[in-house]
Amino acid sequence: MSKIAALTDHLGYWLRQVSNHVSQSFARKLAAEDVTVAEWVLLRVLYDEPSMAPSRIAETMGFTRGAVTKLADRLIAKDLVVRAADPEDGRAQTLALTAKGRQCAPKLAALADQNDAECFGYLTNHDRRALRQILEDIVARLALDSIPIE
Amino acid sequence: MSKIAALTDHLGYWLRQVSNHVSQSFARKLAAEDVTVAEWVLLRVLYDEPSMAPSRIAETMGFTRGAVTKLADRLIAKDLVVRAADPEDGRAQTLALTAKGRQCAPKLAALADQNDAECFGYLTNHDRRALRQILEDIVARLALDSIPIE
DNA sequence: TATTGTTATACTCTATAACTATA
DNA sequence: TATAGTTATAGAGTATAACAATA
Repeated sequence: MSKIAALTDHLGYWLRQVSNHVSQSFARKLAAEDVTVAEWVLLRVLYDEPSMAPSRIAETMGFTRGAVTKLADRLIAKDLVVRAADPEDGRAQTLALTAKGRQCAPKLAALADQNDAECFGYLTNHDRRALRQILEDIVARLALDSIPIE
Repeated sequence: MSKIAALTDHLGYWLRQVSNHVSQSFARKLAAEDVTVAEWVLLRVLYDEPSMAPSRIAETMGFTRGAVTKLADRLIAKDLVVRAADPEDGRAQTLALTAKGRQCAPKLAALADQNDAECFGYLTNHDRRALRQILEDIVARLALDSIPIE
């Protein structure tokens, strides 16, 4: 006879609590600009490229191609993104920011800055660096795990 | 003219990456037992109490009452939870684990242990403790923020 | 045959609000 | 009037698979 683990015994639990709060706080800020968190990610990815294929975006963002299509449809409806045919490959499409999308990005980035400051600003520099380093290490490890064994 | 923040400049981004991966990994394990992450949380909360009112559960889990009702409906359909009327207050209901629910909980707790070990086991003890301490501090701070100013 | 992208479907989670019954 | 809980609705995110067009 033994006691079973409590919810609070798992790092995953604490991570979920904090991450959900931070993301929801960010989502509320973005909602004022009529943008969701996933839409912001796609806009930010496109901000660094003149144009990008949906399949490459899906790979970069860790989304499925279907999800990128749906996301792009919404952003196109808001005139933040344009879809164009690839002249070299009849199957391929490319996505790019519109002028409005490019103009909108800095405002959204400022909201992301503000949200991070509100959620983590009171931490010491030491704790912020430690948290970031551990999280980056975990992500790097995940990337390794997803590489097929040679 | 200035560059705007990258996705990777925000702690919220790294937190979301890791938390989503950990939760999805856990969800896949729970799916083998036909349980979702939110259902596990409710089951685990009920495991420590003979019975509990939906409103108290909602408060404890940070869910709305409507969400608890829907979650409870699913768990009742799976014969893991029972709903009963409160004899003292005609408006009130109580939720409790069934024998099957109580029997199921340790297996689910073991999956939670396993998932945490897989996701964080390779970290040093120092890093695991540091991560947990920082996350708990942030949650404590959130709890403070949600208390109305006197 | 394989690949690119879209479309369709479905389910979880989350949030809001209307509603019923009781206090 | 206020409270407890349910019900209805909706949108976001995620996943899978079927599909059309092209390679």
